[in-house]
Amino acid sequence: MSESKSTLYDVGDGMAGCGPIFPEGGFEKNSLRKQVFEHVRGNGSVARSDIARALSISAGSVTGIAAELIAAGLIQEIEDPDREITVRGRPPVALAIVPDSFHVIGIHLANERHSAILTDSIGTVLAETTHSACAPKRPVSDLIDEIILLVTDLLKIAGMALNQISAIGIGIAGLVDHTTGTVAWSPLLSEANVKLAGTIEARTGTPVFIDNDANIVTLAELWFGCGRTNSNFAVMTVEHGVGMGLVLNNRLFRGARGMGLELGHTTVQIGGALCRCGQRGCLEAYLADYALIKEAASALDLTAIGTEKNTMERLSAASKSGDPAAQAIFKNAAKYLILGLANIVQLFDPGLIIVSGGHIRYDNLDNIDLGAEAHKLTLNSNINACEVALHAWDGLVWARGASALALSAATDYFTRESR
Amino acid sequence: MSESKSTLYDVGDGMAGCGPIFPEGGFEKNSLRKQVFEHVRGNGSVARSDIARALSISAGSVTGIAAELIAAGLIQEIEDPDREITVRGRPPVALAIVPDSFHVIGIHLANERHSAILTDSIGTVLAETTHSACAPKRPVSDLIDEIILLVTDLLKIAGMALNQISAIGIGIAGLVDHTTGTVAWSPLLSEANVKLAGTIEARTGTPVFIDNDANIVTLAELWFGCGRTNSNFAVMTVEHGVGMGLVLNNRLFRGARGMGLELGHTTVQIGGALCRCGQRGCLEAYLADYALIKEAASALDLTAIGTEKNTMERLSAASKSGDPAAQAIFKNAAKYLILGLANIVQLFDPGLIIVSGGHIRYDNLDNIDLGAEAHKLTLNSNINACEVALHAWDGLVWARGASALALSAATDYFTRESR
DNA sequence: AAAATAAATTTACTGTCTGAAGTAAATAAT
DNA sequence: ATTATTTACTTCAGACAGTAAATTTATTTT
Repeated sequence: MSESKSTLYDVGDGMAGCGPIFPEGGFEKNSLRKQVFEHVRGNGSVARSDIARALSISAGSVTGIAAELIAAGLIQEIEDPDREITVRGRPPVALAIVPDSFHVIGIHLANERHSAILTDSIGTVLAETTHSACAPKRPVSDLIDEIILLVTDLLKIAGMALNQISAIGIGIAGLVDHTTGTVAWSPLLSEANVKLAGTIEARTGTPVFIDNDANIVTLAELWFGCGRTNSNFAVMTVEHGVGMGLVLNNRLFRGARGMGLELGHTTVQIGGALCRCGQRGCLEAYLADYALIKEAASALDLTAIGTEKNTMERLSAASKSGDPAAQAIFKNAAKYLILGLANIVQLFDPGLIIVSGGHIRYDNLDNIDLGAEAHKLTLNSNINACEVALHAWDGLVWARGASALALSAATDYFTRESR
Repeated sequence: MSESKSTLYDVGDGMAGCGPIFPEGGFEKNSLRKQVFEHVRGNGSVARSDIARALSISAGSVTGIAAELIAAGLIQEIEDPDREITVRGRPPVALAIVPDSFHVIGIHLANERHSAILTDSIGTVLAETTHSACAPKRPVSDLIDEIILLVTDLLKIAGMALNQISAIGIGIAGLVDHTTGTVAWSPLLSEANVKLAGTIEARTGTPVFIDNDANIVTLAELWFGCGRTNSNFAVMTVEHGVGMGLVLNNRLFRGARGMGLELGHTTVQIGGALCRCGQRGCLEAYLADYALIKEAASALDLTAIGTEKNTMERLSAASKSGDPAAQAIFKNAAKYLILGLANIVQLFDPGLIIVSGGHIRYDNLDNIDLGAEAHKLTLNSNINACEVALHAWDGLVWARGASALALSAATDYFTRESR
């Protein structure tokens, strides 16, 4: 029986490559071309013979596919960086991704500010920019102008042209249907059912992919965070709202019809606290930042109304310096965080839950063994205990996750069959 | 915007064939051989040219594959049963499954009694038997003896031998890992982590597949019930306990590590009612039959203790004849049923939820618009309302679901590539 | 009977991958 | 120094799954 534990990961893992590292013999029936490319990208640099062994394919196939990928300019032979130990036999030739074989843009749209990054094919950030956002609700045309401004700004910084960008990924809060590229509802938009991806695609001439913010945080974990070495994990985000994402078999799970996974709006108390969605007893109403701020008046002097971030920081400081009211607020929130974790374990049984979001900076969560606490609320026959990790990202998470959306689409495009 | 509604389906749908009906161009990369076989089975009888159109494959492929399947004795050409309209051109030749090309056994193991059926390759029940079960907890060896007894009994009734059986499917209550064939925990077993499938396989020389009872009810819906025409749906079972199953893209979803989907043990009230699992506030503790019976004393004279079924029937009768206490009990349970439905919608966003189980016979649920009630508890931007259907099965559901487990394994075996 | 039409079959071909044989480049043993 | 051994990589015939187009078959319409 594995021990449950919670760890505070730092941003960046120092591993070579980027993207999920697929375990040997993944049973998805992707073309070998894509599998080889992803294996090289995931491992930084590998020899042909290693690829053949890892993917259980014939050496001959690897030679042919590597030749195609090299001809296409996607990978290259490199001087093996860490070849010290000299073994018998012909020395292997390391293969690595050509970083500037293509470029993508990742954009995050939020209430207070938008951020965008431009990366190469291995996810290295070549340029970043942040624009402060204005109105909480605007017509689509305004938002599209803001997006175009972000893109042109970014291209200017990077010294690149739009036709050098292979794909654009966009993350936006709200209900997003990734498959159709429509935003059913968003706090940023005054209109509903907006075909955002299609419109931006028409304006830029570049493929555009969108998803909601919980999913792009999950993608950021999968591509650049601690999800890289885990094929199955859940992400729980606690910020202004509460969301979750799920990765099954190295792929983002989007529910039956593309929506769903609205953990924040599952009922945890009949007739409970009022949620901003209008329902009562939603998990979010006990755990999200805005829910805590509602209670903050009992601990802080709120006559001077500050930003949400500012209030949370003051509340956190009060709690850490021993204010009993502030401590009670965080303690209650932690109780519901653990409840959320337990319900994720009961419903999805992931091996790992990553708790993400700024919230965890304020709370003293690293003093609690979240895994053990959540486990107490689950069926004790749930033999494989679920690990819980805290991951405090910087403000670029969302843009990075959005770039992963674009990277995976571009990968599909460049490694597709019969080019 | 589709209307939400709840319907009371009857057992058996009178449709031809069995098994899920895959929509055109299912994107799973199954071999064409399997796709063709499943299409024929799902539709009862189809011509080669129809198969080619439906699966978007070339007519030539269908000819070849049909020839192989006919040679293997799995399908046959038949006189088209409903050929009235005479059109121009060469008349199509209908293909149909050879029903006795193989046979399987489905077994359900439960507290009070075990049931088992023997079916042909299109799921027609050729023999059935029910044995009453004794001790609530017994060692594995005893349960295995009971299973062997069921199988030999069934074979005697059908006049068949064990070597004519291609696969055995078993459904059992508890935590079951389908992939490894182990029972982590079961109310029927005094031991834990039992390799049940392997042991029975060794005893019978026949491939054995096991799953928990919520999953086999879901499989029964997928293969023989109203799930046949839906690619994505959830099943919520309310019986002695509360469970759920999920079908995504015509396939049973088993969570990240094979367990999970324990809806009954998600917390819906911190520090709430005591559940039989030892936790407080589980959904099950408010909704399952045993939870209602705990409260029944206030409505019924329970000095004479009857079976669970008997008590539920008395409670139901009292409610229907106007007893306010009994009505209050059911009303409260309905509230939590709706909460469970709403949480399923929020987390999985299926297009359809089938509420299954004996429970719905007792309750006056057909008077409530469950879909509309559940929808009230979800985000109102959830544009595609979820349909809710009530499905009262007979006692053979579980055995039929278990047979579906065996049928799908046998299908894989017989239609596998390069035979 | 001829034309039209649709179903089924045959045939030639394509793309993907494997497995076996062969080549290349290094170290270890003599 | 030469040969053996080991490991990496390449080449190539062929298996296999599938398609597309031409052909054959069976039927109705004119």
